[in-house]
Amino acid sequence: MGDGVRIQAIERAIMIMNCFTDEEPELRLQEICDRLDLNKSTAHGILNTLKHHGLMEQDPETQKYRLGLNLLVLGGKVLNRLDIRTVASPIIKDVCGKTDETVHLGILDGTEVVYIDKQESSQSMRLFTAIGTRYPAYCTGIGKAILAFLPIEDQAKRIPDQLNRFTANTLKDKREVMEHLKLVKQTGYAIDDEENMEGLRCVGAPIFNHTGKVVAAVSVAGPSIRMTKERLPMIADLLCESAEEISRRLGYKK
Amino acid sequence: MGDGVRIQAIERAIMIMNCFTDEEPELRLQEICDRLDLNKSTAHGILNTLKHHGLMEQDPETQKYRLGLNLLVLGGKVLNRLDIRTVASPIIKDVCGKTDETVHLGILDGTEVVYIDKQESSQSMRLFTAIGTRYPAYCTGIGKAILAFLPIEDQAKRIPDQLNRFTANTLKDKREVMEHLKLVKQTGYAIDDEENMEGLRCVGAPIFNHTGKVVAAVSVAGPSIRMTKERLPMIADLLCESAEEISRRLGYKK
DNA sequence: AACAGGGTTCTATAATATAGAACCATTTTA
DNA sequence: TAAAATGGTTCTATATTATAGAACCCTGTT
Repeated sequence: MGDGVRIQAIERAIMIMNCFTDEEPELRLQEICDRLDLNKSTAHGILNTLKHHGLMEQDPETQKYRLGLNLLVLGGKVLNRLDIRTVASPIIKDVCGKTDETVHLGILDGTEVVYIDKQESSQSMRLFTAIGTRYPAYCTGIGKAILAFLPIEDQAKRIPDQLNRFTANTLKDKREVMEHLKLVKQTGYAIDDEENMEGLRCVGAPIFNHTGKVVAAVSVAGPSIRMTKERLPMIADLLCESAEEISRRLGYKK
Repeated sequence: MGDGVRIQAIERAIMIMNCFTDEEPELRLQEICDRLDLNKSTAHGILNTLKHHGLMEQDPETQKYRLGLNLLVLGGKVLNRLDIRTVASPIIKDVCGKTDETVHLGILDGTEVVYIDKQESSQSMRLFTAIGTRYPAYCTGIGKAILAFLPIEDQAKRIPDQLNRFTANTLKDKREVMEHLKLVKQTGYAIDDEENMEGLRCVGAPIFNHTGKVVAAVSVAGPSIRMTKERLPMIADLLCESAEEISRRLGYKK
């Protein structure tokens, strides 16, 4: 299996675009032909094609060519695919559609998790949150999913020494949390079993970037009467697949 | 004279790249073929070519395609060509080489002009400035070159009601300055005839952006003994040409 | 006026992009 | 489990088109 077929005309277009630099943002047809040893007529056709699609511009006065603004548009799309929110948004919608529960995307800020995106359940009884809403990381599924995959030194810093007990289920102290996070790391996802709020259950799964670091998590949250112990595994599976897909798109490689 | 020749293969490559959006940053070969009504084999060759040059990436696990990082590089080149400092830098060097006087690039900030780039004369007696140096706009060639091309309402705001007299040549009051700016606008460049500093003369010429607004100016400054009345016209001509070239590269159209 | 430089248009054909088919791998379906 | 479907990759003959050479047009210089 060699390098595969390459279309000469397209390669030539790319090589022409690569002739332009910060030092030489504008070039003449003849200059391009000299550099690439291209026939003038051939190069002209290529430049005209690029020009037609906004990937090249030609100054009407000087007739010099320069790279076109549509390259900014294409470059911006590359940038946006690297932005986690953009990457996760369609996936969050998909998970919400399949579970009909509220799906969040969250990141860690200090000892708290912050929701940076969400897709809400269509059911009347559901968790009310706003983007920007914060909760302590240690008692939420989404927060724990991030904490579990942090380096140990970082973990300790992100869990307060004194925990607030929000419910009877809230984990008791820092030591218990850190033991629990070991389990989460093994399972690959975290469950908030009414630890943050009575009557609410949540599953959270971690998202990794291209360097292998955990950078966010995605979660499904809903009333305990709907988020039953029987239903949780299915949701957890779906969520893990979805988190993996987001991670993959961020350049994560196992 | 129609639209000129367009190379089909290259058009197809561009159309493939344009299939990718923020909502759908990744696509399958089959999806691309369906959208563009392309033969699978043809599209494969095109994608492989783009891939080889970094304009496309393919995820080894899922085999989905996505836009490649080299589009960021090309987009960055477009951005940089729109950045005034980058654009002006080689031209400033060129002017300095031809005049062997200190050349500045300056922008307006409030009522002051700020130097944002420079190229210094090689002669031992020369104007000492640093990037970031500020002077009142109304008594410098570079400042006046900008003021003169501002809308009238803006002009008034950029000239203090009370002027400092730096030298015997400093213009006397706001009214005199605004009259003088009318002349500058007609001439197309401004001269500081020892108004800011005794023994120093300076010529300034305006730079316009793609919207037609004056955004900066470029200047040649030197000791009066070298910047003689006889020499000024030559310097002014060179400077105006250079300012026009910078403007043109910023997308300015007369 | 002639020439040079530089972009644009035109056209015949050499070259190659293309499409169809086969192949390979993985996933889905019965 | 086997067969079918899906989806990417490779191969090849040829239809199509990208290509190169030449002519044309415009501007600037000698």
